[in-house]
Amino acid sequence: MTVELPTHGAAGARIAGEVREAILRGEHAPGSRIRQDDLAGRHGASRLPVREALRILEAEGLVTLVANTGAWVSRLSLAECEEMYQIRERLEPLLLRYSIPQLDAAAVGSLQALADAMERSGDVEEFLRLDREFHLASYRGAGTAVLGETVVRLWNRTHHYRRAFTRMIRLEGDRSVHYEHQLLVSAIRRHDLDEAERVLAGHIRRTRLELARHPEVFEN
Amino acid sequence: MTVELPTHGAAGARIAGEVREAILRGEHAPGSRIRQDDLAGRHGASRLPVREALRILEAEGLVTLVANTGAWVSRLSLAECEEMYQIRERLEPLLLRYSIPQLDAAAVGSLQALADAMERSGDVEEFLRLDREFHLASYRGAGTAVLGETVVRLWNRTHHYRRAFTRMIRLEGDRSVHYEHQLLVSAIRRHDLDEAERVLAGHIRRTRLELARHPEVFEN
DNA sequence: AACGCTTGAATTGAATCCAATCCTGCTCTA
DNA sequence: TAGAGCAGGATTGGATTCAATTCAAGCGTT
Repeated sequence: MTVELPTHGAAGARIAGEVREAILRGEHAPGSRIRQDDLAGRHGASRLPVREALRILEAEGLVTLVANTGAWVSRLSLAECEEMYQIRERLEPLLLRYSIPQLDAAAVGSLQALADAMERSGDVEEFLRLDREFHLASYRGAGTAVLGETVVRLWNRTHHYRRAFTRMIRLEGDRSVHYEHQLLVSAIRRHDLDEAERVLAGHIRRTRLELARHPEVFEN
Repeated sequence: MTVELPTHGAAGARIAGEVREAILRGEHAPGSRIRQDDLAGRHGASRLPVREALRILEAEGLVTLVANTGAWVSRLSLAECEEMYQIRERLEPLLLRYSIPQLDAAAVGSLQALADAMERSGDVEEFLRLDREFHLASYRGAGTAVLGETVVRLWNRTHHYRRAFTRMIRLEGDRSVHYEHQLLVSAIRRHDLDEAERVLAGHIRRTRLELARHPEVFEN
């Protein structure tokens, strides 16, 4: 029995997903131009589904469209980035609260492994990938469609800016991030909802305050 | 000197805006089908920009697309709706906190007028329009791009479900909604940020709890 | 030399056309 | 009579084509 892949379907959504992943992997710098023909060629389609994809990504805030002119990978101002961290500070603890009761021992184990791997990680690229994986994995128990989607989109929008940002803070040899991750895993393991929520809110808050101290990341 | 309207531009975004407004006015019931040809004819364009518009509205959660099949005005489950109210409960007080310091006496006056008009409003349709206008007006001072946009989208997604819902709770002659609105205006006038945040969170919270008591609104 | 204008190429926007898929109602059979 | 199977129409998906707009380089003028 073979599973037939649909030959004729929503290429727009597929392309949007592929471009989204490429942006998150850092293959397109913020502010760089996106050409419709380019994407069409790269993804084996005409410009029509590409334009649908760009509309999707625009609605998600990853791409900025200007009529008759073109598309760019979105930039963020410091103010916007701080806003997103403030939103995350209020939403992610709630999401974590939904998730924890559904996380079994195996899930907690892999969270622990991710936190440990992060401490040993050599470069910023690897650290960021693991950090994203760690936090999103901690939310995997939550069956909340809207809240989960909202948080993921916020993560997406801030992710490639953290690349420049984290490079900066890690130069200072700050270990508190790892300490907070360990506290978080511990609270999750004990199913201590209040403590987990508190630690996570503080974790995000401290990142936001760090951000405000490095405005040069957002200049160009 | 005349301002030239662009004859050739982003029709996709324009159509998305018009359809969004139509949905919010209640002209398309949740679950009703949307045909591309229909929209194209109604908005004087071909199906191409209509498809872009549908992608935008899908990303906003107002429309549900199924490949090769069609588009529908999104339905909400009770669980999703409760989620959105929980998100709003955490975000709108924050947004209000940003807004209040920028609201002058005239703005507070029009908020008072809206609250008073709501008390006198005859039908549910009018009440809902005023309620939306009241709350969004209270956020108008906030210069927060991301937070404001997020809240507006959540309002949009829940708005047409409140139609059915509010019809129900108003039959019970509940006056507490109006009382809370007056408390809110009062706190805003005094620039009492903490009190305003507290009242608004409670206001949204009570609406959510009412929701959970009327699951029949979401059956069909 | 600096500024503005013009012309052309590059790019995006939209309409039309054709292919693929889905849905509906009919027919045939058990 | 109920159900499966099978056309035919309706609808969506995508490629091609053409029009409109923008951008940049080159020219001329001051």
